[in-house]
Amino acid sequence: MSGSDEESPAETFWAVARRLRHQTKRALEPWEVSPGQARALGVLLRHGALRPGTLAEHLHIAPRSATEVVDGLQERGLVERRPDPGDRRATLVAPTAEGERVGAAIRAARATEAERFFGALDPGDRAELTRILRRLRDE
Amino acid sequence: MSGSDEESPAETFWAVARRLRHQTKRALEPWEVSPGQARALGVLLRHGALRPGTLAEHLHIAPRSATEVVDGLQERGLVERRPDPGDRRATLVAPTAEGERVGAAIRAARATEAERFFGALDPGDRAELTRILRRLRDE
DNA sequence: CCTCATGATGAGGTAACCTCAGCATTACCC
DNA sequence: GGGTAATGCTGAGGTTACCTCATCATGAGG
Repeated sequence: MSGSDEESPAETFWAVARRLRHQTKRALEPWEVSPGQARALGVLLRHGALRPGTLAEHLHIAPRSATEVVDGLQERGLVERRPDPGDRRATLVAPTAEGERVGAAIRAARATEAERFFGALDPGDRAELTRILRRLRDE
Repeated sequence: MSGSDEESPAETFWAVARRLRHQTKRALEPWEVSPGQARALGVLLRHGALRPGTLAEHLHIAPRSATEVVDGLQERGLVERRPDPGDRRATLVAPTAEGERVGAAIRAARATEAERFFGALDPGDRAELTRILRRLRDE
């Protein structure tokens, strides 16, 4: 039983998404961070300290939801909140040393997993895929 | 502000997924069915009446969750439950006439939307994409 | 027939989002 | 420079789409 309900290109796309999502989740398990938290940590590592609201923009979620993601990361000691020196209403969220360490490890693990996942393709197909996906994204 | 946090092919993939998901959701709005319900209805149209448990397998969700999806569809009058003649423990879930009608309309709308979405690609790229995605899916 | 497996579902939980209201602070305008 | 509006964060509470576990009816095998 089970198997391959397929019809449109979209169906195939979603089947791949499913596989990729599960693999990513598994890759994250050693650190006990959710995919959303990992994404947020990645943004913080790339941009440095950010306000929750700005972080929300980067993650395409509501500002209130960023508060929750930050709560989770803070509980695990991966980020800290400190007052924004330029605006006393605001808070800056910055990775801790541990956050930097874990974030880097996660980035490496994700790269490895993505390599494994997309490694099923020969380099030509892989470049094709990236090119075509970029076009769909930027359409 | 805002914009394009990109790094790996996976990131690009997810950005496309995001766009496609939103578009699909919008395409479904006229019928007030959730994406999950639409998927279930599609399976039922393709396979005919199924037990909730079997439906769950097709959708890759827990059997208990299929019950809920069926509840939702039944409330909207799109499917009905009837006893399985071969096993009195079991229930068969079948599309109603309305379900058939709506399911067909949804399928058509999705095809149109997918056409619009993937139509940004020329036919060659499109075939390439399908071929490569199939490979990733079946890996 | 007695035990164990199976099918559906009630009860209750979780994760990741959301909106809305409230509080503090800042910015604007006359 | 004082009143009003906008901004930034977060508490409260809701939604959605899943999940597990327990229960109850039925079925199947010894």
